[in-house]
Amino acid sequence: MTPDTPPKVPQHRKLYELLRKHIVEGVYPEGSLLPSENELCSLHGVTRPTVRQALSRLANEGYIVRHQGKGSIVKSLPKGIGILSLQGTTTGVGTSNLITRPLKKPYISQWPDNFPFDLSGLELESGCIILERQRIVDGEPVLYEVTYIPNINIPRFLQKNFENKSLFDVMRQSYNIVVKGGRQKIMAIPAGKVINRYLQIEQGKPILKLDRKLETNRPDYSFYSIIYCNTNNFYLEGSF
Amino acid sequence: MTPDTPPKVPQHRKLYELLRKHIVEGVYPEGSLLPSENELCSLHGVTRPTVRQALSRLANEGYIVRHQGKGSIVKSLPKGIGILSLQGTTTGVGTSNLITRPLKKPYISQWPDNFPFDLSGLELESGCIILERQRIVDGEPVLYEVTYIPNINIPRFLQKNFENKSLFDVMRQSYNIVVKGGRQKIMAIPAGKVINRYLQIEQGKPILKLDRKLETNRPDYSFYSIIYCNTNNFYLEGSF
DNA sequence: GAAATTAACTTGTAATTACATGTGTGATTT
DNA sequence: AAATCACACATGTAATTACAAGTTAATTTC
Repeated sequence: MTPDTPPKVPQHRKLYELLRKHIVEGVYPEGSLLPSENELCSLHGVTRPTVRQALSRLANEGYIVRHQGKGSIVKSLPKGIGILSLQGTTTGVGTSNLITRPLKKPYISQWPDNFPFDLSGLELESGCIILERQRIVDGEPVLYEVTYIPNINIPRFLQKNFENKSLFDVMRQSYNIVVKGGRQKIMAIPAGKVINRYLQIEQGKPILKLDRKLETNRPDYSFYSIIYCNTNNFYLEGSF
Repeated sequence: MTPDTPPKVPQHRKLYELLRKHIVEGVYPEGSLLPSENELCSLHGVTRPTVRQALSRLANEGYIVRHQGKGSIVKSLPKGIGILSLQGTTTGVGTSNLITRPLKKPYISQWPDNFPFDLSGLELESGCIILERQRIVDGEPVLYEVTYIPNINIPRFLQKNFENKSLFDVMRQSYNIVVKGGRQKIMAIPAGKVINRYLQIEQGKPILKLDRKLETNRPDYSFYSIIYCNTNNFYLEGSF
């Protein structure tokens, strides 16, 4: 059943999905022209407003640039979703040189005092699961990250295996939770005793601290993480 | 002459500008409902497709959330373009306490050496306009920002008045250039001589440095800015 | 009185028509 | 042969009409 439109997907959205897929797959290579609006109309049996709605979204998301009198030119930039990645200041550091190491097994705990974000009553009384992780680039510990996950409706979480999977992959695959956005507070602080245990850095040297709240598709459900980063030889990079 | 439409501003764009202005100025407070599409039609003498085009852009930029059957709810968060909102660590600091002060008049210059981003040939040979600004919260200089704008097709830019308008407002209103996204590199560095001239901070104390590239809706046109921030009493906050 | 239904909203989708405006090409003219 | 002009075609703007679908509140019914 459901030949091609199971519940009710609008035509402009189907066209958007199709064109987007074709762009990222290289059917329309970067720099090339998309078929004109009228061509897309007759190709897909829709009218110009519908085609324009699909093209508008593509243009908004940066996949194409539209030029009056010329056409729609493919741009094809991936647009990372704001998550910070790590890059070296001198040479490009591929992700292959970056390893993530759990410092201890995830454990259930109460929320720490002086938590940098406001917590709801439900979050507070449920407690949280704490993951402490370290990221190492070329043998140098660069990042120390503590992630707090509200212990709400995530059955068998502690049994999950995080060895080779990212936390986000586990959340998406096991619970269908994906990060939709978030807020972060960024500051530079001097390295203290706690931090220089994990990041081999002299006390008092500048350290980057990020307090992050990652909002998910589940209503009122967010991850939190506090990140300390040694930006002596590397810096944090993000796109938005 | 030019009764209300001097050169040729589309009606959907005028409506967008008006609604956006009303939202940021609080005419429609956060959480409230915008007038319905049909009300906006009769209020401004346009038809629904035109109104919907304006509302679409507002929704895309995060000013409103549209709900079928209910209406358009004002969200108001300026979607801090990656970062640039400043918050105190102790008490909430309203934007009224934050003043932006230009340190000198904008001037045309060559690109500096060791620029943290790759520049295209066109950008390099065109030079740039440099804006040096300082942001002060409660009398304390917190942020020193140098913005680089490629000197490409922005006529009469130096004649513009930046006193009370943000740079982004000028770019949007005068050239229809809006920031669509960008990339940033973040690091913590010790305060040096140059910085502590503008941010009253002891040498060697941690300073936040951001190298930002802000991509716009104009193809291959980006702003760049280098930001130094004293996060002793305040921190940078961003949403993504 | 409480539950179910209806009616009156809202935004979403979609086709149609018309003209404006920017871009490029090819035929005409010089 | 080169410059000019007209035409075809691209996207931009805008009004109009129609129906679908979600939301809310008043009305009806039990």
